Amino acid sequence: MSDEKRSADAPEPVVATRERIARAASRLMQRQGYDGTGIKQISAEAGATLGSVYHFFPGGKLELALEALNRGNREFVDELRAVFDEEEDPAAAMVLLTRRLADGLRASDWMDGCPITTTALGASGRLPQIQAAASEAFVRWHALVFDRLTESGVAEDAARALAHTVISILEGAELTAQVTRSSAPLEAAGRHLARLIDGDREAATGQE
Amino acid sequence: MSDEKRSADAPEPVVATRERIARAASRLMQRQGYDGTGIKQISAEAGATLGSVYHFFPGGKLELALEALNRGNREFVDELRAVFDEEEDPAAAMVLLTRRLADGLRASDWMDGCPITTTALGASGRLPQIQAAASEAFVRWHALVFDRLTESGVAEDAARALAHTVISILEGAELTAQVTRSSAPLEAAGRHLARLIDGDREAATGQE
DNA sequence: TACCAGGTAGAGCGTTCTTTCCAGAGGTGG
DNA sequence: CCACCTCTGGAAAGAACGCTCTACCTGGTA
Repeated sequence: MSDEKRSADAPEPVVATRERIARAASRLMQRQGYDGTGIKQISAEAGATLGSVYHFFPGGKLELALEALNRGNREFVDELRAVFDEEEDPAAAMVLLTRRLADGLRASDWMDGCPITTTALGASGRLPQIQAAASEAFVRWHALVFDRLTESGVAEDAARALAHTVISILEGAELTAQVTRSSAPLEAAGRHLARLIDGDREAATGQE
Repeated sequence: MSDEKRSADAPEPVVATRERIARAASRLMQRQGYDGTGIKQISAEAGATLGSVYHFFPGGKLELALEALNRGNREFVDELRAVFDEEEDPAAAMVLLTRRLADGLRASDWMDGCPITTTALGASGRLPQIQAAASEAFVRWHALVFDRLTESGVAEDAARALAHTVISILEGAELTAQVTRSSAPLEAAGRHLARLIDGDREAATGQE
């Protein structure tokens, strides 16, 4: 709503302060979780001062975390949509996606896993709003996968269950890959996911 | 190395202090992660004093966390072995296991997920010893599943990849179930896991 | 010139954190 | 009866935490 004011004569902050703070919060919480990330650390990483942080996020740490979760949510939605756009076959899309996740993980030296999981796991037991935001993200991803599966011919009941497994296996494989510092889990996940999807598509077309 | 001293005449502490501290650390870190769990909280939960904690765990919080991870590791190894003992068919064993995980999760009001993941995720980036211990656990579980799969007729190459996916899907489904507070991901995981395993067993016996 | 709102700057409050330290309780062997 | 050792109890140090607060800068408007 206020992004177009520094039009030409004051381009100093290449990216606005609020945006820098939100990005730093997202990255830091993705890596260290809610409790492991301090607000001073966020402000330092963002190149902003404490005053700026509380100016833009008066809700404090909780608001920062919710913003980080929303960003992580959108981030993965975009990634999911991208592979579905590039590969019409959902099985092939999953193979592509797992390869991209593996590349991203390795590129960050196994630091950047799922942008939701780390923040959600440690705090969702104590902070219901964080649990709610994380749950919302998973439900959203599930719906996205479910839609794509039914579009490609999987029966609704099968697609609902299969979409759960798609999300579970992606989450689990990324987690396992990150902790063991190996891309093998993600590679296996891609192949097995493709097999499951192809199986349910054949079953649906076969019984029509 | 010094565990057999209280042989018979000093059974006063129904459960020894060191054991109570270790259990409290495990449970708390499983739920809240490394940074979310304080040593004072552990000592209070264990009914021990700070002095006792540092007496038994002079390595401080890190040593407590490593002990918690080792316990979590053994815990899941036992659970895995139990279902493999009860169900000869590995596919059936996975269905049984996912049901048990779902029951345990619901019974704890979605608090007690994987005893490794929460502790590992937030801290493995900063504390290499935690990353190593968590990685060791995952590798151990993979080996256990791999052995059972090859025993039941799956070819080695397929078993290696499939064992990765077994661990990934179990981790991911438990995580997703915990965050969304629904056992649906675990139920779907059990069925799909069984399908994948049966597929690889048929493939192996078919090509012999 | 005067004013004002949006944003920046950081000192400092009260609390909590991990860790260290030492004084004692309780049982055991000489 | 004393020396000894394991374990308990808790005070306190030193640092870090989330958050509040006031002062200041800056660009636009009247």
